[in-house]
Amino acid sequence: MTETTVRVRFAPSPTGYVHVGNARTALFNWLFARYHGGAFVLRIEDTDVERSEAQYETSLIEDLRWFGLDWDEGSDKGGPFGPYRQSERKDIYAQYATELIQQRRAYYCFCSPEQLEAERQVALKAGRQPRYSGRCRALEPEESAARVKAGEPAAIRLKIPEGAFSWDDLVHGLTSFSGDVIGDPIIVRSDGNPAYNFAVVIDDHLMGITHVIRGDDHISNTPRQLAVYQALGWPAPAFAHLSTILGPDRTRLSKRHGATSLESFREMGVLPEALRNYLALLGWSPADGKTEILSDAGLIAQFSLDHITKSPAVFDQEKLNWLNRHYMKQATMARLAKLSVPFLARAGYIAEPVPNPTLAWLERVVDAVLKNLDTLSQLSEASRLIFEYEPCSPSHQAIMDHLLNDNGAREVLTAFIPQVSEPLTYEKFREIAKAMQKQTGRKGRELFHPIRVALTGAESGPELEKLIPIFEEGSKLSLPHHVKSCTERLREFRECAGIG
RNA sequence: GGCGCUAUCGUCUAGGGGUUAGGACGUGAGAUUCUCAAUCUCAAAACCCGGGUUCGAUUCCCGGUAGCGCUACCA
Repeated sequence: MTETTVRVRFAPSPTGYVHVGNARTALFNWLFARYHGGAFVLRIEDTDVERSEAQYETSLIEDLRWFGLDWDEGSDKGGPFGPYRQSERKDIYAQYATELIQQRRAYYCFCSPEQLEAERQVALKAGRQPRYSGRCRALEPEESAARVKAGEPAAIRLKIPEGAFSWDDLVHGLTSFSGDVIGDPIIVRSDGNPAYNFAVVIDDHLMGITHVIRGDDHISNTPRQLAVYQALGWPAPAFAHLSTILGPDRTRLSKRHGATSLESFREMGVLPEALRNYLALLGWSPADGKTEILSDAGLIAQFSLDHITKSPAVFDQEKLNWLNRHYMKQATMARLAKLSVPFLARAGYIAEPVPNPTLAWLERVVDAVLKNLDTLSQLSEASRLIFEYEPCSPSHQAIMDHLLNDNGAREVLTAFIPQVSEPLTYEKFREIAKAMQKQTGRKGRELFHPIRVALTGAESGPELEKLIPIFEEGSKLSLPHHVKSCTERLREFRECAGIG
């Protein structure tokens, strides 16, 4: 059996926003290509002049790179089947359109958009199928040619033949449409730009695409494209249509559902590998039906179109968070510290550029608070008690009252505070704590809780073992928001608590 | 309206003519820890409805319902 090399493509239009649904489509194409050792092509579908902007292509590519995908051919790196930007392929489309006109498989249409829209409305109102009447189909080709030559604006329509269009969808199985529900579609607009259903077929064919993996909103377009393949005498590729991603309200996931673009997930501090893993699981499952944590290598090794679900899936931020927590724990602290910079800078805690000693200290900060984070965007909140300590402020009144009403706690602190001197190490702290235990007879929670409150101003937080060195080292750094050392903290505490 | 696609715990899913319908997120309980979290253990939680086919349907077929998509000189 000779198997032609698999070639797939991701073909976004550059709108400056990569929706997770598209990201998943790209991911599935990429996984499929890598599994088969085939090629993954990035093609830019920018035939809609009104919606496309060149700068969007740059950010699109950046987003895709951030997401962790790479491609073998594309608008940015070229390849043997270029150009990979539809706006640069107009001559090619025009050539095939002319060919179809000559073969009488397509014809010029002089109907104005206004006229067509009016007819559409009439049909809709009458409860009829709003499809093109085929009026210009009956025109004599010579007459049409003359009118075009005379400068009359004309679109080009494909003649849809009688019969049904069907294909064996790799996800949905046999799918078929009756030809008579499709009006003759426009393949070239009157402004000379190709229509999507025409350009996509020519590009896929010329670029040797073997498998078209795309969103299921294209299912209804497929018969039209099949008609183009037929008219051109080309074999159609295999099609695989992926289900839609929905929001919690079960409508198509869109911007009003919150974060839905790759950029927004990056800004949220979601790790790309977490998003990849999550999106792979949305509509696809591994052969054992159980594994959830999958590396890229694991994903590639197992990826198969056989295990794709047909039904739409609701995007679940909670599960993404779970995966993100997992991957943050896997990540090196050095990487996380670097990623954390913009979040802490935004809170005013640190300033960019960050000197190396600060970066090293940030690794400890991230390490301390990591277990409390879903995403990096929660970092500033989680590390607030490191950067902000104001025991005398009104916001701490309740905590202080609660603490000071406890005589045992007062006893611990009265003994503890004088013992602390600069610099405090965790080892020294343990020694003091041990002595406190002997002296007061308090241990465990009763001993550590008051100390925690005095030192951090909060009743809960990361382990003191991690916080103490962070306070001490942080106090020596020159940060825009000074980090108070343990002794500084206790001095302030004493002032408003009257203890020690 | 027409055409198409879809339907298993709240969510993502596995499975498939006879199963205690499996896993994961989330939720609840317990264990552990100086607290929160993390971690571990346990628990609750599902086959849309109605017909058929069959000894037997959650699984196959048909219908209904619901959701979504397409019905453009958008992609």
